[in-house]
Amino acid sequence: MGRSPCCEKAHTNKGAWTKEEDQRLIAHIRAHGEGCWRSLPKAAGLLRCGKSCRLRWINYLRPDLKRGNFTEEEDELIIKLHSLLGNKWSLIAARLPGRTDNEIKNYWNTHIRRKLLSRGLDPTTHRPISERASNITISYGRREEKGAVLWHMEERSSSEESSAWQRQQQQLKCPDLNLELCIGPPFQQEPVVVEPVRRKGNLCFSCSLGLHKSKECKCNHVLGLSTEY
DNA sequence: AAGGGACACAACCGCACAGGG
DNA sequence: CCCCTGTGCGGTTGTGTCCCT
Repeated sequence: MGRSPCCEKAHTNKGAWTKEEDQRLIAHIRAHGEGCWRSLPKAAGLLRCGKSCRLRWINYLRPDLKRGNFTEEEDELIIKLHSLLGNKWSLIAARLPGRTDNEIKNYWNTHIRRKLLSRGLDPTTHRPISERASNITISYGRREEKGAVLWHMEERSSSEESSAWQRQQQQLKCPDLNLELCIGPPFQQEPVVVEPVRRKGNLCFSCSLGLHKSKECKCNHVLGLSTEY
Protein backbone atom coordinates (compact mmCIF):
# COMPACT_ATOMS: atom_id res chain seq x y z
CA MET A 1 0.00 0.00 0.00
CA GLY A 2 2.87 2.36 0.58
CA ARG A 3 3.02 4.99 3.19
CA SER A 4 3.82 8.61 3.10
CA PRO A 5 7.23 9.32 4.55
CA CYS A 6 7.30 10.59 8.10
CA CYS A 7 8.95 13.77 6.91
CA GLU A 8 10.31 15.48 3.88
CA LYS A 9 13.65 13.81 3.68
CA ALA A 10 14.94 16.32 1.17
CA HIS A 11 14.87 19.06 3.78
CA THR A 12 16.09 17.22 6.82
CA ASN A 13 19.51 16.87 8.36
CA LYS A 14 20.92 13.43 8.84
CA GLY A 15 23.80 12.04 10.81
CA ALA A 16 25.24 13.15 14.09
CA TRP A 17 23.35 15.71 16.13
CA THR A 18 24.96 19.00 16.93
CA LYS A 19 24.94 20.61 20.37
CA GLU A 20 22.63 23.28 19.08
CA GLU A 21 20.14 20.74 17.79
CA ASP A 22 20.25 18.94 21.11
CA GLN A 23 19.58 22.16 22.98
CA ARG A 24 16.68 23.04 20.73
CA LEU A 25 15.14 19.62 21.22
CA ILE A 26 15.62 19.66 24.98
CA ALA A 27 14.21 23.16 25.28
CA HIS A 28 11.18 22.30 23.22
CA ILE A 29 10.39 19.13 25.13
CA ARG A 30 10.87 20.91 28.45
CA ALA A 31 8.43 23.54 27.33
CA HIS A 32 5.84 21.37 25.61
CA GLY A 33 6.49 17.84 26.73
CA GLU A 34 6.89 14.75 24.62
CA GLY A 35 4.45 13.77 21.95
CA CYS A 36 3.48 14.45 18.37
CA TRP A 37 6.95 13.76 17.09
CA ARG A 38 5.87 14.40 13.55
CA SER A 39 5.18 18.03 14.15
CA LEU A 40 7.89 18.53 16.76
CA PRO A 41 10.80 19.27 14.41
CA LYS A 42 8.98 22.15 12.78
CA ALA A 43 7.76 23.50 16.09
CA ALA A 44 11.23 23.24 17.59
CA GLY A 45 12.90 24.73 14.55
CA LEU A 46 14.79 21.58 13.75
CA LEU A 47 15.57 20.30 10.30
CA ARG A 48 15.16 16.75 11.45
CA CYS A 49 12.77 13.90 10.93
CA GLY A 50 10.35 13.34 13.79
CA LYS A 51 11.58 9.82 14.25
CA SER A 52 15.11 11.09 14.51
CA CYS A 53 14.05 13.55 17.24
CA ARG A 54 12.27 10.84 19.16
CA LEU A 55 15.27 8.53 18.97
CA ARG A 56 17.66 11.25 20.02
CA TRP A 57 15.53 12.18 23.00
CA ILE A 58 14.80 8.63 24.14
CA ASN A 59 18.30 7.30 23.72
CA TYR A 60 20.51 10.22 24.68
CA LEU A 61 18.80 13.34 25.94
CA ARG A 62 16.27 12.07 28.45
CA PRO A 63 17.28 13.31 31.90
CA ASP A 64 16.69 9.97 33.61
CA LEU A 65 19.24 8.12 31.54
CA LYS A 66 22.09 6.40 33.28
CA ARG A 67 25.25 6.87 31.33
CA GLY A 68 28.44 4.96 31.78
CA ASN A 69 29.56 1.38 31.79
CA PHE A 70 27.30 -1.53 32.51
CA THR A 71 27.91 -3.20 35.85
CA GLU A 72 28.51 -6.92 36.24
CA GLU A 73 25.04 -7.21 37.77
CA GLU A 74 23.50 -5.50 34.77
CA ASP A 75 25.45 -7.83 32.48
CA GLU A 76 24.08 -10.91 34.18
CA LEU A 77 20.58 -9.52 34.28
CA ILE A 78 20.68 -8.79 30.58
CA ILE A 79 21.88 -12.31 29.87
CA LYS A 80 19.12 -13.80 31.99
CA LEU A 81 16.47 -11.61 30.46
CA HIS A 82 17.72 -12.31 26.97
CA SER A 83 17.58 -16.06 27.61
CA LEU A 84 13.99 -15.58 28.64
CA LEU A 85 12.80 -12.91 26.24
CA GLY A 86 15.09 -13.14 23.25
CA ASN A 87 15.77 -10.00 21.25
CA LYS A 88 12.99 -8.07 22.92
CA TRP A 89 15.27 -5.20 23.72
CA SER A 90 12.52 -2.89 24.82
CA LEU A 91 11.28 -5.43 27.35
CA ILE A 92 14.80 -6.00 28.59
CA ALA A 93 15.39 -2.26 28.82
CA ALA A 94 12.22 -1.92 30.86
CA ARG A 95 13.89 -4.01 33.56
CA LEU A 96 17.01 -1.86 33.60
CA PRO A 97 16.23 1.63 34.82
CA GLY A 98 18.11 4.32 32.98
CA ARG A 99 19.10 2.07 30.13
CA THR A 100 17.63 2.20 26.65
CA ASP A 101 16.80 -0.60 24.29
CA ASN A 102 19.25 0.75 21.75
CA GLU A 103 22.02 0.91 24.32
CA ILE A 104 21.36 -2.62 25.50
CA LYS A 105 21.12 -3.90 21.96
CA ASN A 106 24.48 -2.36 21.09
CA TYR A 107 26.01 -3.58 24.31
CA TRP A 108 24.74 -7.05 23.64
CA ASN A 109 26.12 -7.15 20.14
CA THR A 110 29.52 -5.83 21.12
CA HIS A 111 30.22 -7.16 24.62
CA ILE A 112 27.83 -9.78 25.90
CA ARG A 113 27.69 -11.77 22.69
CA ARG A 114 31.43 -12.19 22.89
CA LYS A 115 31.25 -12.91 26.59
CA LEU A 116 28.85 -15.77 26.01
CA LEU A 117 30.92 -17.11 23.15
CA SER A 118 33.95 -17.13 25.40
CA ARG A 119 31.91 -19.17 27.85
CA GLY A 120 31.15 -21.60 25.06
CA LEU A 121 27.51 -20.58 24.90
CA ASP A 122 25.52 -19.75 21.83
CA PRO A 123 24.39 -16.13 22.28
CA THR A 124 21.13 -16.86 20.52
CA THR A 125 20.06 -20.03 22.24
CA HIS A 126 22.14 -19.76 25.42
CA ARG A 127 23.05 -23.40 24.96
CA PRO A 128 26.53 -24.83 24.82
CA ILE A 129 27.84 -24.38 21.31
CA SER A 130 29.14 -27.94 21.15
CA GLU A 131 25.76 -29.34 22.03
CA ARG A 132 23.88 -30.76 19.08
CA ALA A 133 20.65 -29.02 18.34
CA SER A 134 18.15 -31.04 20.28
CA ASN A 135 14.59 -31.57 19.35
CA ILE A 136 13.18 -29.71 22.27
CA THR A 137 10.14 -27.59 21.82
CA ILE A 138 9.04 -25.19 24.42
CA SER A 139 5.52 -24.11 24.98
CA TYR A 140 4.05 -21.86 27.56
CA GLY A 141 1.20 -23.30 29.47
CA ARG A 142 -0.82 -21.95 32.31
CA ARG A 143 -2.08 -23.63 35.32
CA GLU A 144 -3.94 -22.09 38.14
CA GLU A 145 -3.27 -22.96 41.67
CA LYS A 146 -4.94 -21.45 44.71
CA GLY A 147 -5.92 -18.39 42.80
CA ALA A 148 -2.45 -17.75 41.54
CA VAL A 149 -1.51 -18.17 37.96
CA LEU A 150 1.67 -20.07 37.47
CA TRP A 151 3.53 -20.34 34.26
CA HIS A 152 5.41 -23.42 33.37
CA MET A 153 7.42 -24.53 30.46
CA GLU A 154 6.84 -27.81 28.87
CA GLU A 155 9.79 -29.51 27.34
CA ARG A 156 9.38 -32.32 24.92
CA SER A 157 12.45 -34.16 23.92
CA SER A 158 12.67 -36.81 21.30
CA SER A 159 14.75 -38.79 23.67
CA GLU A 160 13.08 -40.36 26.67
CA GLU A 161 16.01 -39.79 28.92
CA SER A 162 15.53 -36.51 30.66
CA SER A 163 19.08 -35.74 31.46
CA ALA A 164 20.29 -33.65 34.29
CA TRP A 165 21.59 -31.26 31.70
CA GLN A 166 18.14 -30.76 30.29
CA ARG A 167 16.79 -30.03 33.74
CA GLN A 168 19.57 -27.60 34.24
CA GLN A 169 18.74 -25.95 30.95
CA GLN A 170 15.14 -25.71 31.96
CA GLN A 171 16.19 -23.96 35.11
CA LEU A 172 18.38 -21.67 33.10
CA LYS A 173 15.47 -20.84 30.85
CA CYS A 174 13.31 -20.17 33.84
CA PRO A 175 15.71 -18.18 35.94
CA ASP A 176 14.59 -16.97 39.28
CA LEU A 177 13.66 -13.59 37.99
CA ASN A 178 11.35 -11.27 39.71
CA LEU A 179 9.32 -10.16 36.75
CA GLU A 180 6.76 -8.55 39.02
CA LEU A 181 3.94 -10.21 37.20
CA CYS A 182 0.85 -8.66 38.64
CA ILE A 183 -2.13 -10.93 38.77
CA GLY A 184 -5.43 -9.65 39.89
CA PRO A 185 -9.12 -10.43 39.68
CA PRO A 186 -11.05 -9.05 36.76
CA PHE A 187 -11.10 -5.36 37.33
CA GLN A 188 -14.36 -3.66 38.09
CA GLN A 189 -13.18 -0.13 37.85
CA GLU A 190 -11.18 1.79 35.40
CA PRO A 191 -7.57 0.90 36.06
CA VAL A 192 -5.40 3.76 37.14
CA VAL A 193 -3.17 4.61 34.23
CA VAL A 194 -0.02 6.11 35.58
CA GLU A 195 1.46 6.83 32.22
CA PRO A 196 -0.30 6.88 28.90
CA VAL A 197 1.68 4.07 27.38
CA ARG A 198 -0.33 3.05 24.40
CA ARG A 199 0.78 -0.43 23.62
CA LYS A 200 2.36 -1.73 26.76
CA GLY A 201 -0.40 -0.75 29.11
CA ASN A 202 -2.49 -3.86 29.53
CA LEU A 203 -0.71 -6.57 27.68
CA CYS A 204 -1.19 -10.14 28.71
CA PHE A 205 1.82 -12.14 29.73
CA SER A 206 2.16 -13.73 26.29
CA CYS A 207 2.12 -10.39 24.59
CA SER A 208 4.47 -8.85 27.12
CA LEU A 209 6.90 -11.57 26.13
CA GLY A 210 6.42 -10.67 22.53
CA LEU A 211 4.31 -13.73 21.84
CA HIS A 212 1.53 -11.81 20.16
CA LYS A 213 -0.83 -14.06 18.27
CA SER A 214 -0.02 -16.78 20.73
CA LYS A 215 -2.94 -18.99 21.57
CA GLU A 216 -2.16 -18.05 25.13
CA CYS A 217 -2.88 -14.43 24.39
CA LYS A 218 -5.32 -13.05 26.87
CA CYS A 219 -5.35 -9.46 25.78
CA ASN A 220 -8.95 -9.60 24.75
CA HIS A 221 -10.09 -11.35 27.86
CA VAL A 222 -11.26 -9.97 31.13
CA LEU A 223 -8.68 -11.68 33.28
CA GLY A 224 -6.93 -8.40 33.73
CA LEU A 225 -3.46 -9.83 33.41
CA SER A 226 -0.87 -7.22 33.08
CA THR A 227 2.79 -6.85 33.60
CA GLU A 228 4.28 -4.04 35.56
CA TYR A 229 7.38 -2.47 34.24
C1' DA B 1 53.94 8.69 11.81
C1' DA B 2 50.86 6.42 8.63
C1' DG B 3 47.72 2.96 7.24
C1' DG B 4 44.29 -0.19 7.94
C1' DG B 5 41.62 -3.43 10.49
C1' DA B 6 38.71 -4.05 14.57
C1' DC B 7 35.67 -2.28 17.63
C1' DA B 8 31.98 0.63 19.79
C1' DC B 9 28.10 3.11 19.49
C1' DA B 10 25.06 6.63 17.39
C1' DA B 11 21.73 6.95 14.01
C1' DC B 12 18.82 5.36 10.28
C1' DC B 13 15.49 2.32 7.95
C1' DG B 14 11.66 -0.52 7.30
C1' DC B 15 8.05 -2.77 9.26
C1' DA B 16 4.25 -3.78 12.56
C1' DC B 17 0.78 -2.33 15.42
C1' DA B 18 -2.82 0.54 17.79
C1' DG B 19 -6.09 3.86 17.47
C1' DG B 20 -8.87 7.37 15.35
C1' DG B 21 -11.76 8.99 11.63
C1' DC C 1 -14.60 -2.59 8.40
C1' DC C 2 -11.15 -0.03 6.08
C1' DC C 3 -7.69 3.34 5.62
C1' DC C 4 -4.42 6.49 7.38
C1' DT C 5 -1.39 8.33 10.82
C1' DG C 6 1.65 8.24 14.66
C1' DT C 7 4.56 5.63 17.34
C1' DG C 8 7.60 1.96 18.76
C1' DC C 9 10.65 -1.81 17.82
C1' DG C 10 14.41 -4.58 15.99
C1' DG C 11 17.83 -4.99 12.51
C1' DT C 12 21.28 -2.76 10.01
C1' DT C 13 24.43 0.77 8.60
C1' DG C 14 27.57 4.66 9.17
C1' DT C 15 31.18 6.80 11.43
C1' DG C 16 34.46 7.92 14.90
C1' DT C 17 38.08 5.93 17.79
C1' DC C 18 41.46 2.71 19.17
C1' DC C 19 45.10 -0.38 18.48
C1' DC C 20 48.39 -2.98 16.06
C1' DT C 21 51.80 -3.40 12.52
